[in-house]
Amino acid sequence: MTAIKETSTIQENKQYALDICPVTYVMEKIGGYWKPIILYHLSTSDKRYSELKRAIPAITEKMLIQHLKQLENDGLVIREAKPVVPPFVTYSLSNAGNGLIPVINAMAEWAFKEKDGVYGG
Amino acid sequence: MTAIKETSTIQENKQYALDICPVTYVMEKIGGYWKPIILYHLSTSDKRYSELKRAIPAITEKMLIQHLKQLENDGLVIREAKPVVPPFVTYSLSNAGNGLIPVINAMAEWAFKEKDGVYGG
DNA sequence: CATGATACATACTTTAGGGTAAGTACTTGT
DNA sequence: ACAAGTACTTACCCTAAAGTATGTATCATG
Repeated sequence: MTAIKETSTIQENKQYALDICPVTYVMEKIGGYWKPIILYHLSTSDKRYSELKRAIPAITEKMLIQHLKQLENDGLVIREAKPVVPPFVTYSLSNAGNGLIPVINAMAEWAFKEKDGVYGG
Repeated sequence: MTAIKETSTIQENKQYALDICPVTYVMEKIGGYWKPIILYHLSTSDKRYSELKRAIPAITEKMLIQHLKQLENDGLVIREAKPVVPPFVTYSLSNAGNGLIPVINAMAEWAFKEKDGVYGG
């Protein structure tokens, strides 16, 4: 069932791919360039918005806030704002977000091995 | 050192980010939508070009071959062509590619848990 | 009264990734 | 002679993602 449409774009096939490939399911949530990087920085410790900004200098504010919102909507990070001024907003990993730490760690481990030429550099 | 340029794009900051964040390093190689999916299918068994095509119906031939080439250039997959006709080309994971299996598996595991509501669905 | 710090929002433009469609070369089958 | 299967290649187009550049609100400080 779940036939493929003739006019097939990534968007339209997402539902299909989701059923058949778990990795695709993950890519829907943390795919793209910045999200895993943000999650990595949150995995070491909760961080304020400005701390994340400083931790990832290459990211623009638009990208940062945009992805934080998406991660929040997807239930991976939790946003907590203290009603003070100047604002004090903290981002942390949710339960589901913590579940991704093994993925992030596996990535980091691979990166270090690759750099060290373990795989034949 | 390694100061950030004023005109900062992802491209220009890749070198910088690579030094500071291992996850970024991984994303350079397997970032994007299709690559992890391709690696996932190759992790279960070596496959011919046409087998991959059938395994990932949503992907176009252009994307498939393009990402396979990049993965080959990045030393993650190995292409073996038998000089017969019709062509017989097999793709398999390299040493470094096999090193990514824990990442892929961690992703798959998370996806199943998330679907099962383990994290509070 | 202007500046800085906080955490955003929003309009506009550019670019890169992805999609469509067609073609190539060689052989087997009808 | 023509279609089908193999593994691609190439040219063109379109859209979604990313970048640029502003603006907002509030208070503290000089």
